[in-house]
Amino acid sequence: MDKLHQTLMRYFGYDSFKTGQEDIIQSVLNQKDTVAMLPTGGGKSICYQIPGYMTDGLVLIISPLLSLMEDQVERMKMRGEKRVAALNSTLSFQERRHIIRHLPSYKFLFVAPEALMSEMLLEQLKSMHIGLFVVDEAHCISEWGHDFRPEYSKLGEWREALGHPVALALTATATKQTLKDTVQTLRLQHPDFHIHSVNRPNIALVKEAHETKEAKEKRAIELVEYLQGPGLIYCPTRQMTEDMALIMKQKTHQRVEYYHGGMDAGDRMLIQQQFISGQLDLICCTSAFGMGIDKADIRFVIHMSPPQSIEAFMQEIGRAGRDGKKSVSILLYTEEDADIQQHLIQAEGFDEPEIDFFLARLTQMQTNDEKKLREQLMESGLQETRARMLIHYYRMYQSDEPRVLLMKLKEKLQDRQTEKLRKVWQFKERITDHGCFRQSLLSYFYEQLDQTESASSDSCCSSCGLDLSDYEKKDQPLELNEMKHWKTVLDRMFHLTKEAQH
DNA sequence: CGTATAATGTCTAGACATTATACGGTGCTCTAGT
Repeated sequence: MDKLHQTLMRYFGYDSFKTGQEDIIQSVLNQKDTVAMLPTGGGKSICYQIPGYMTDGLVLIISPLLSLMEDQVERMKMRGEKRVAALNSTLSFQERRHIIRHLPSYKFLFVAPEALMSEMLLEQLKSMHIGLFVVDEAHCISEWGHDFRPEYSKLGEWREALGHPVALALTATATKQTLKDTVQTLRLQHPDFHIHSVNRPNIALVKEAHETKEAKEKRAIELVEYLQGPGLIYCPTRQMTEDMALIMKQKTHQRVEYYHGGMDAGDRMLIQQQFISGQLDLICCTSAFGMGIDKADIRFVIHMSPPQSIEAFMQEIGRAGRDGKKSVSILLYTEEDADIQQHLIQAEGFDEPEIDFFLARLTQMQTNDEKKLREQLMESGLQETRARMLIHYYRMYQSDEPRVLLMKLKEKLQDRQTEKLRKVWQFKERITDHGCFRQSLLSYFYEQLDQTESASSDSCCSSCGLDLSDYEKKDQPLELNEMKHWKTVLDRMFHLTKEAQH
């Protein structure tokens, strides 16, 4: 047995790697910057943990969500790893200071990109040897980067400040453009790419056109009654998640809750846990639900309208069928759906007078302090996310002369909007197309459907002919459900669930 | 674009219709001090 497999066995108790893992680890061990795309549930965390054990230095993991970090830390601790911590705002000041002061005694450190703004942390990290710089869920770099979480676009700068440690970017869904963004933003040099298909043959793809919103709702109720659960319903707004959950509670016999970003953290955690442990059959949610949800047996995902991009859609349907069993994704849409998205995007853009106005505000201010700039703009009536985006580009071109600055700013904001609109349009195009839906989605990632590995036509997509009765609810006696629930609880207690770590 | 709330308008003065406006989704950060 080679050293790689010995490490795998010693720390994780597995005797073989999943597809792709070994090559990715090898690449990192060879000191190559690496970009890896593995399907959801493909075992991404092993790809940085094993190199961590086999090399010197701290493994710094940039993670987008607090819950994700905490989840990972907990799992690693349950496995027996003590030298791991997540540094974030859930800790008290003392706890944070303690971790920063004792950084050399840690092997794995999880942080959000925003945390690297802290001088104290950055200085301490600079004085250490960083063995590996990991960016988890790397598609966030381009998806959330400039306008939503601008710190994502500074990761490259920070990596350089830390002495250019080897980088590993991990994701499940990325287009060529996203990969390019990742390479650029992280300032990777001649990286190794390990790209695996985004296709999930066990998820059948259905799309249905309806005339009205009411018709979609009616259909959703039918589906929830008919289909084998558990399931998810993705809604475009927070309001709608609550409405749908109410309707479903009244009209179906399912245990239902809603979930969105506006709820407090405790409720969100509770519902997520109840769903994972099998005490809920259905969750009506916005796009806030999903990342880091490790539930293997989700059987269906219904979309009440198309999300803003094909990537987002793939991420969301990818939450179904992680156990490899037959699952189904159903997209309900009306003709107008894409138009709404389009208007939303246009509404968040800046028109010329707005740019002039806010730019004047920015240049008037004698400070370069990000916080103060943001406060000022928000006082002038700008939303936080828009203010941050504007400041980001403003600082990028600040050293140029005013006219050039204005020109570049306008150009950037325009590009950003055009790009978003293009994504909506590209999705719309594929929804109205009558060819194989699966092939059509894969073509967005420049993939060809491989006939040998693909699903047979009766479980491919609605365009290829699909029999929904394959996904019909199997009546299970209640006791069996209860037993299954308790088995899950016990397994979790003793950490026996395979999918937990692998 | 579509929906929810706020503001205005109406006619046996407090409820009710009409019109105007805002917003829609995703999340991190952090004080302070012996």
